[in-house]
Amino acid sequence: MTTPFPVNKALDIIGGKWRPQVYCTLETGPRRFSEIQRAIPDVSRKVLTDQLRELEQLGMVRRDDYSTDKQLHVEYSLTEEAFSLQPAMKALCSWGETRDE
Amino acid sequence: MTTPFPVNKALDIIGGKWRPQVYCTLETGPRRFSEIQRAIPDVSRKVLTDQLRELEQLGMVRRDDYSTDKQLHVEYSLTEEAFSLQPAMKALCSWGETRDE
DNA sequence: AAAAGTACGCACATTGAAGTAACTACCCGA
DNA sequence: TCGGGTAGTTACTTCAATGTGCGTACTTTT
Repeated sequence: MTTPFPVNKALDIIGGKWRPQVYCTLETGPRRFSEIQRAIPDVSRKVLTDQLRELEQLGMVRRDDYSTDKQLHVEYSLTEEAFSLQPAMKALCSWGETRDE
Repeated sequence: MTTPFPVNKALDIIGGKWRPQVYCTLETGPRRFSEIQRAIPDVSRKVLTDQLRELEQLGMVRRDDYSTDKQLHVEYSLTEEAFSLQPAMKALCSWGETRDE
């Protein structure tokens, strides 16, 4: 895993099938589990849970539990560390937008 | 494959285990197959061939054959399209560099 | 003559990420 | 009580990416 390419440090974290979409969804503010799921079509509960847990481990996502004894309420949000990736993410987005087909 | 997230268009192309390393290797100029292999420790011949073919299909890499009847000589280089990704790649690299651990 | 370099192709095995389907447990409104 | 919402967990399976090991064909170097 120790490649001489620092780019991999970033892509190990935001790469993969679902993580960029999770990132983009949380970029605009905290979201509940079911909101994220609705925002990302076709992601299963299991995989979304897995990804959120992994991103939490990596210090990219924070999980806040506002549940009461009455009601479940969990919110996910990006950490400061994650927001520091925004320039790179924006660059990737704008490249993707200008690309045809 | 049609996600509402343009970031995926970029990551579908430069994501994956080896492509970012191929990109970084070719960023500094054309390289022969064996040079790329030496630059990327642990990549197998087959996988490197596969990745180069796929990147060629995607219009990111150009394959130039300078072989004579005497000598095999193939060079791989980035296309203009690929170089337009440089700002995004640089952003990812610098994020990776500043990140500890 | 033998070893090593260049640039592959092909068949097969392995692995890890992702998907499927079921279950828990509690709440709310009609 | 029935359907729907919240937020998951567990067990199992599938599949695409990756890796292994072989062969081709021709070259230069020792």
